[in-house]
Amino acid sequence: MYEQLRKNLEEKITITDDEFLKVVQNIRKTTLKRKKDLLRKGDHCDFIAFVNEGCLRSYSIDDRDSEHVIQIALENNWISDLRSFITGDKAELTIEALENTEILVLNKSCVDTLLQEVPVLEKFFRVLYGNAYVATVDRIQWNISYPAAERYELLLQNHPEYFQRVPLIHIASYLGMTPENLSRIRKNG
Amino acid sequence: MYEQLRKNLEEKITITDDEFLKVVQNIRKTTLKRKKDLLRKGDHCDFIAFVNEGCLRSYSIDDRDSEHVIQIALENNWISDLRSFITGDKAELTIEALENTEILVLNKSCVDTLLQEVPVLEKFFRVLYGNAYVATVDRIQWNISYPAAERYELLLQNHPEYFQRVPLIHIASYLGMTPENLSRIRKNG
DNA sequence: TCTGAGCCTTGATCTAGATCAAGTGTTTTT
DNA sequence: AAAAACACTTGATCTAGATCAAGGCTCAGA
Repeated sequence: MYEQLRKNLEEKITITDDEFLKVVQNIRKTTLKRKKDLLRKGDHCDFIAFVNEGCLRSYSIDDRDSEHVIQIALENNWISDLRSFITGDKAELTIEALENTEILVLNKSCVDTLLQEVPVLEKFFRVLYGNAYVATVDRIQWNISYPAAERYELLLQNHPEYFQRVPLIHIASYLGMTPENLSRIRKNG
Repeated sequence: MYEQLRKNLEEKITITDDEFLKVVQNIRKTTLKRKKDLLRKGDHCDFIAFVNEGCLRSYSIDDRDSEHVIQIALENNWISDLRSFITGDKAELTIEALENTEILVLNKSCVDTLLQEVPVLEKFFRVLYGNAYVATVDRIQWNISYPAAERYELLLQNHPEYFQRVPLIHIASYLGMTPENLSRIRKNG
């Protein structure tokens, strides 16, 4: 049940059984049906969620009502509107399940408690934030540095699993292009 | 001399005279002539720098040798290749002075020492990282959500001071467009 | 005080990718 | 099992912004 979470934590920190138990006690397991929202734009995002099984996407909606996929999260990944979680501002993002999904939800208030009880989690969060920052910078870099076809190739190499599970329409959005363009790139490439 | 730094710290944390003295003891003041580099792509970025006076830009260089301005830092701001600083990887960015500039440099090893001696700085760094993350996410958001002319208007509102001090060629790059396009937008707007 | 490099503008042309439109196949829902 | 909604493709057209080219201005350095 919680082995996957433990493995995920242990990729970043060393944690004892006792400490892990405290984490588990502060976590809430939830399931979400396909197409249901975990978070809606305008809510306050007071959690981060670990994907046990299934798949979600987060996306923003611009002035012209068009969606932009920000993150795709398969199992063993964390998803949140980290901006809202950090600043306490209203969420800019909506998070939607793309499959029937099981997640472990860690609330902000629980995080605060946990940081007192299990100080080693400070490092975990620092690393989590650091990774989020680096991922975001990388994305800016390759968005400005590569044309559409190369961005597609890079994603195909780094995340072939997306193409098995996620509709191309969302992958296109994640890559910052229209579905039509992605379709043509795939045909020609 | 160090009042500006102290003010900057106190925007985020509360710090005693003693603690601030320790910070100052771990800092190195440096000056940089216009057009000189503070960091070059390929170096390891083992510092963050506070701008006392002057102006710098950080930029990346892509496969086609074209530059992309990532950050513009006037006085009272921090600049670094935070990615390299966090991960220890080689710097992707080059940091160049746009004017004769005075900076206060905080080395990674000094940061480690300081975090032991002045624990309240943990919060300062968490906030610094958090802000960097949020700024980066914002930039992705408005790059994908707004056309060139609106991005220009937003920057003009939020940072009119850039237009007084920074060549338009660099502002255009920061906005993700060519100088020609920026010139035309300014003419028509 | 001169000079050359860098900065800014304007015009002409080109192109990657968007948009619009339609048709087909495939899941989901009823 | 039928209907509806969704996903994907292909073609035709359009456009924001890039690229190429050239001229004038300004300001730092000799």
